[in-house]
Amino acid sequence: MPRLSNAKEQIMDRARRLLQSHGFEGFSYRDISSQLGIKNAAIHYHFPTKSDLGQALVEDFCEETRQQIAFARENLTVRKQLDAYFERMAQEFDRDNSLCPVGAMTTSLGTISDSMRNSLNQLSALVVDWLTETLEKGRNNGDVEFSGDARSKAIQISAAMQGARQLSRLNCSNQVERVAGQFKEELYKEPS
Amino acid sequence: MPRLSNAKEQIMDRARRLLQSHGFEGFSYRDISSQLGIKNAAIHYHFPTKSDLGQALVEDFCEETRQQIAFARENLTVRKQLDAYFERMAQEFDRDNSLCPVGAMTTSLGTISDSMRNSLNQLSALVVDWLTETLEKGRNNGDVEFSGDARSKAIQISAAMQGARQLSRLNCSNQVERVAGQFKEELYKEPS
DNA sequence: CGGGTAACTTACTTACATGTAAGTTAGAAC
DNA sequence: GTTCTAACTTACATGTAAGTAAGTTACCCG
Repeated sequence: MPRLSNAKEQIMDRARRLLQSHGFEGFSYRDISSQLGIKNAAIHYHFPTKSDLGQALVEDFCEETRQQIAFARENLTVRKQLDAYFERMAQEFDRDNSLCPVGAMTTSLGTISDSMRNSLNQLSALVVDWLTETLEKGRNNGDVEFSGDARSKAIQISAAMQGARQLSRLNCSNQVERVAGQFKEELYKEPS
Repeated sequence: MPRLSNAKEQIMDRARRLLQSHGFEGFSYRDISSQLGIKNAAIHYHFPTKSDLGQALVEDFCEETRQQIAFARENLTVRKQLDAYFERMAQEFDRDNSLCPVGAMTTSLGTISDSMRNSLNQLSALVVDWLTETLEKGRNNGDVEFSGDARSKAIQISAAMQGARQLSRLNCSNQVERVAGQFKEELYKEPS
């Protein structure tokens, strides 16, 4: 039995996929260990409790999102930032039919640890805050067009993306692109 | 021990609440039986397998939705129909922080029976079809305003409502009304 | 009032999930 | 080459879920 070179990473990678397709309570250490050819207890060595694993996963999502947002903010115009966001949502779904982390955890909100819930909240806020800021900026410089409060629009968009990924899994077709396309048509009505 | 007068209904009522707050795999027969003061096996008498219970629940949702749509179609103007839909989403959430059935089941799609999945699909299609038809009708008679394909708009709206209920549970505030308000502002821009 | 059936309870099986404790092995470090 | 430790495995404990079979009770019907 050759040992895994980077067990922790491999465990998190599997857990991540399982989380995004079956939810937090929808997978077990067994699912992970059997896929990696190791034993259950090996996972407990790296993540003593499932809550520890979940916490690590959500923090990972946060970090990744933070980096993507930081990059977008510094390097892209408003429209390119929004395009990249829509594109990422569609691609993530296309790759493996995955849910967004927040959507995948909503049914588990009652059972997860406070710290996990907190990180999830941060993750959601990260996206909404960035969207709000970007939409506002775009409206000011004429890049995008929409009515009402920028934060309301941001919440509307992020909720729709989350829901679209779920609906897409149900009827086996990528509605993410379709919903994104609808938003783009509305936001970009007047060519910049 | 006084027997329950209408056990089947009471079981379904409890199951429905549990489903919409914890997901299909997030509750057990034990949760229901303890709440009703009966034994686990009593539920198995009415619903031999959990799949039978789930099936009954989803079909119930379908029936209820069909009736609401039929009533709306026959008695309400386009704007009143949409208002009623938005209102219902917000109220359902306000009442008990519940998820919409489709949203509550997305993480279980891999494990539920084909017939359940099928009914869920029907439920989702019911709403989207009605929304599509209503939006199209409204655009033709000037009640509502939006750009692009009516079905895309319908999917966008229903996905956003589903997502909004989930986000609302996460950050403990009713974002459903907010998102609905944003849609209304956009759809009703020109007073009819 | 006696019997049959619907609606249960009791008691059990099987399977699986989380988690712990103690023992084992591979490899780096000296 | 021995030793120390990280990274495991083996074995077990506990809890809980789904489901079944057989027995029990309440009640309506003739």
